[in-house]
Amino acid sequence: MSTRARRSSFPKVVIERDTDTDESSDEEEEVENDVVESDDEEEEVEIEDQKVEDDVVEDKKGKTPITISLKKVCKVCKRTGHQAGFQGATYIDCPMKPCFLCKLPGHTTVNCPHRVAMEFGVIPASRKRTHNSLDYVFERQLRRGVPSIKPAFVIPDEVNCAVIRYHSRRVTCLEFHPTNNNVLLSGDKKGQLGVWDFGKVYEKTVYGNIHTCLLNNMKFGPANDGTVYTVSSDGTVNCTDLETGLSTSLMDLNPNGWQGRNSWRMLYGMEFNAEKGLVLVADSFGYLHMVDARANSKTGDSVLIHKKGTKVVGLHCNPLQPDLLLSCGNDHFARMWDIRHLEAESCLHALPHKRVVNSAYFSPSSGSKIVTTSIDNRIRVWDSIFGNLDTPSREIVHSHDFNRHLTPFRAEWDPKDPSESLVVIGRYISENYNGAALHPIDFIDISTGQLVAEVMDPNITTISPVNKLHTRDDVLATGSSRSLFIWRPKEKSEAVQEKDKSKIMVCNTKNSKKFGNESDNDDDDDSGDDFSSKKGKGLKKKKANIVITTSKSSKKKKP
DNA sequence: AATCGATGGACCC
DNA sequence: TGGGTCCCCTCGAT
Repeated sequence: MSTRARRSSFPKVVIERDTDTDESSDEEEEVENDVVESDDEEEEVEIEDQKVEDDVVEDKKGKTPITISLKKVCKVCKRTGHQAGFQGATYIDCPMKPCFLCKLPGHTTVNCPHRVAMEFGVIPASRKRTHNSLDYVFERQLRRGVPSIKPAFVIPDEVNCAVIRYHSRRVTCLEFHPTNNNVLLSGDKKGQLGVWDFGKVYEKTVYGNIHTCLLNNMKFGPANDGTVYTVSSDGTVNCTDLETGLSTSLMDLNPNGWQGRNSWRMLYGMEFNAEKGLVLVADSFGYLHMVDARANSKTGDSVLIHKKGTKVVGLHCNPLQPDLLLSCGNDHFARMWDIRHLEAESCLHALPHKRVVNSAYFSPSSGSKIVTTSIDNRIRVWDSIFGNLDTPSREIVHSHDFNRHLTPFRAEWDPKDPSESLVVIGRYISENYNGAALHPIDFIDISTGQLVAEVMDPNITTISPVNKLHTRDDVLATGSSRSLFIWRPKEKSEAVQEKDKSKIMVCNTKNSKKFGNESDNDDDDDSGDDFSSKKGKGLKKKKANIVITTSKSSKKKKP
């Protein structure tokens, strides 16, 4: 049967429109012998009437017309009467779903109490009931180190320099160089490793031959700051020389290559135990592996540290007692271990969460607190000294939902904060800032649950899930999509810029029309044009050291 | 400016 | 325990 013959056996199709549609109703009310596509954006067609059977050979007039409803349908719940999505730079939630921020039903993010004050409804810190003598000693030691007046937080709130579209895929992790203050390393979804000297802005390299897919984590070894250890979803642990880009493989969990997705092992969590010279790595099946950094080989047996078959995404050693290991993963737990007595089921503490745990970190100086980020949109604080590890001492509602296309969000400590209370994390949901939908980076005081600062830049329209604070300087590094940003506190930033004005560099790319050409004319202020703001326009101009690259030109492979 | 696709986890049975 | 299905603020390419 030809298409034409078949079509002619179709009954009349009636289009039923929403009342608020602008179109005059008469022109499209009835359409003969054809199914009409909706020409209105965001409309979905649903056939309301009876189904049509293909093989009915029919006489022309006897059929009831098919009614196609073009009523506007919510893209979230598929019901009519409301619509979810962006209206300009403001996102309108679907009222039928639980709040996208706190996950409770009955309201949306617009009037969620946590949107206004994040500390609303946080669980107050529970006091420890049981005390042994060791606790008192530890507490006395710690109390002395805790300053009585909390120093003011210094917030790097202004973009100082950036490399736009530096990586060819989204950024997955960041690490500052341990001794060279101005060097930032970045890993991406493709497995490439970026080395960027943001002090010189244009000094950048991307090594593309280290891993074949997601570079999930990296760490510097304490012995040599010229080499970095990386783990990847390709199942290998590599050690790379930053000067040459030459890398050696320390471990390969898939020596026989691809045998199907059920057997392919991926590496996510990694940590360096300096005392023992061990690289600790964790895979996607729940196992921990150890690599001797001196012998460059695997050591000991693999230990099941999380539910079998689930990803272990994070590992962290206690800063004061490096034998104390913290792990977290997809089995909804963060777990504490003593690596001297490591075997399955030997976990010292299991910290329960409602959903997957993206990260778990000991506090940077005393190691007595733990901050975890879980995809139930809560940051949890656990206190091993002043509270129990059975329940979190605080839960902070914060938007950092899971999205398969985003690198998982992780709350990261400020290593310079002596009070161990400042944490940085990117925000998923956007706010309408002067007509632009921006996703800020939040600084949270975990001792109060309060939002200390939200930093954003009209040029960064993408979500910034990867953030790292510098160990010595007041510098924040952000990985947002494929770009990197360096933030400094406002005053400082200006001073640096005056000095470094000549270092502003804009490369010619497909987008070059937007940026103009490179100019060494000082008063030609082309340095801060917006890059590609989709949801925002009319933004104020800013000054920054910015390098625009394309993915092709950024690849610099060395054998 | 619309559309597409890559692709992780939850939840269902 | 495993396969199928669904999915809410992505992002960049066409």
